[in-house]
Amino acid sequence: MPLPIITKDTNPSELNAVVDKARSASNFLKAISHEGRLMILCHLVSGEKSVTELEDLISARQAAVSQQLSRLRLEGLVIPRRDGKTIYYRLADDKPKRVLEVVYDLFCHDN
Amino acid sequence: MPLPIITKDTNPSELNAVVDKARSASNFLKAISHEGRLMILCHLVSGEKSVTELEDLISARQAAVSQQLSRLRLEGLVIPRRDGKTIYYRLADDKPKRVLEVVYDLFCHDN
DNA sequence: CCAATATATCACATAAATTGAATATGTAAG
DNA sequence: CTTACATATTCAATTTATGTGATATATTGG
Repeated sequence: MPLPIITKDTNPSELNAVVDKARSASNFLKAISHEGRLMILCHLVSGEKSVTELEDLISARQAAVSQQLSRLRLEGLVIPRRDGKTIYYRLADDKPKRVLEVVYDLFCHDN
Repeated sequence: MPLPIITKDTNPSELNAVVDKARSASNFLKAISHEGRLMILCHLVSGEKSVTELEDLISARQAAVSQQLSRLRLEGLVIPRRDGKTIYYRLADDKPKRVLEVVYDLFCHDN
């Protein structure tokens, strides 16, 4: 059952902890709720991709993709790796994957 | 593994289907990524609540809570039930719950 | 060093989301 | 019908997010 139950006599520090967690979760969800960023993350589930590859995969311009990756990077969701001129991105941990699995199950199953 | 792999020779109708699903998922995630709405949904997991109860639970004003509920209602995430003067809201299905469970696990476990 | 390629950043314009105050609606009680 | 209470809606102001074009940085090859 998600999140502790909050009542009138939940003490302040406990309440702050809950609000902080809600804010973190909210930021994370905002980061992945953008259509382009969501697609990028989905593509990264199957392995790292270069920026150019992602541009093609989601049919968006270089600057847009770079900014979307920038946001995901700042949010700690992806990690860049340079190899020569190209930069490859991969998922930083399984947080996005865990959520994407559920979302995929809810929105993409059959039909 | 989330989402079908898209390549240069994915046919147009298949591609549209994927983009549509991504848009749905994106809208859903946007709806739940707002801090106030996230808290509301969390509280509804444990059962239906009146608007006034929610106002107290998340310490927000009447108009704000009502607007947040309105958004969730339009997005199909919650369902209102009138009983006299008060209106009780409950989760429309287990979509939000499914996602919240993962988010709770990722952001609220221990510490 | 110079040109070419890959990526990042910036500044701006626009669009979308959010808030707050005021007002409206629906319901029960008298 | 009138009042009080619970909730919803509206509108303007503000904030935040996003895409675009131009420009900057880093790397490789010649």
